[in-house]
Amino acid sequence: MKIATWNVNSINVRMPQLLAWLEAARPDVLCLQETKAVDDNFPVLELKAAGYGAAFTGEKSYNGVAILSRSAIEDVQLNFPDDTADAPKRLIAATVNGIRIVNTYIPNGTELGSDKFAFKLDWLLRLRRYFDATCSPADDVLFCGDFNVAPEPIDIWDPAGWEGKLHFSKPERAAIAFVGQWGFRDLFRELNGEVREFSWWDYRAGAFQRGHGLRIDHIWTSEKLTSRAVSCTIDRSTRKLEKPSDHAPVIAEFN
DNA sequence: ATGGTAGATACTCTA
Repeated sequence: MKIATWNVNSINVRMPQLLAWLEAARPDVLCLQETKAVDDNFPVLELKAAGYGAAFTGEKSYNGVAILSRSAIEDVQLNFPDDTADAPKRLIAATVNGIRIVNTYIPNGTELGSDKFAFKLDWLLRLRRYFDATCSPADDVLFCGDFNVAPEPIDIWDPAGWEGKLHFSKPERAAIAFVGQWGFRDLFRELNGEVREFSWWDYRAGAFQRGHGLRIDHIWTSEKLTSRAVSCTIDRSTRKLEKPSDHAPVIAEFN
C-alpha cells in the first residue's frame, strides 16, 4: 500500500504533471493540498479516467484539500466538526483500506505575531483535540500534508539562519510537537535516520538550485501503522519540471 | 533590511 502527499499549488495548473506523476508513481492514495479549486471545478472525470476516485473540499483562490484513491474512500470528514461553513478548507479525513487518513493544509502563519500566526497555533491545538476526540493510537492512523513547520534543525538548509523565523519558530515547533505527542512518529525521520532532505523550496532566488529547502511536508503515523512501514521518500524530480509546484511529493509504503 | 516568484483574481492578497 503506497500513500503519498503533495501540495500541488493549484490542481488545475498542475493537472498534466499530476496525471503524469500518478501514472509513474502509481500510489494507492494521494493526498493533495492547495488545490485552489471550488468543488464544481474539481477535475473528477479526468482523475476517474486515470483510475482514481476523489473526495475533496475547496474554495475560490486559496486552500483546498483532496484525497485521491484507487480503492474505496469511506467515512469522509471535511474540516473540523466544529468549523463553520466559511472556514478555510484545510482538512479532509477518510478511511481507505482500514487506514484513517487525515490530510491537512496547516495554516502558513504569514508573519510571527500576526493574527494569521495566532490562527495557525490555534488551528494546531484544535488538530490535537481532533485526534484526541476521533482517533485511537491503537489503530492505523496516518496524518499527512503541508504542515508549514520544520520540526527539527536537520529539516532546514540553514538552521542557524532560520532560528525564530516562520516555519521554524519555537511556538510553531512546540505546537506541532504537541500534535505529535498524540502518538505519531515522523515516518521520514523514523525510516531514514539523520539525512537532510527537503520537500519545499521557495520559488524565489533560485532556492531549489541552491539547495535552500525545508522539510515541511510530512507523513506521520500511529505506532501500529509505523510498524507496517517499509519506506518513506521525497520525490524531488517534480520540482525540476517546467512550471513546478514549490513542494515535492512525499511517499510512504506499507506492508 | 529588502526583495526575489507563482497563482488566482481582478489590479491585491496569500504563500
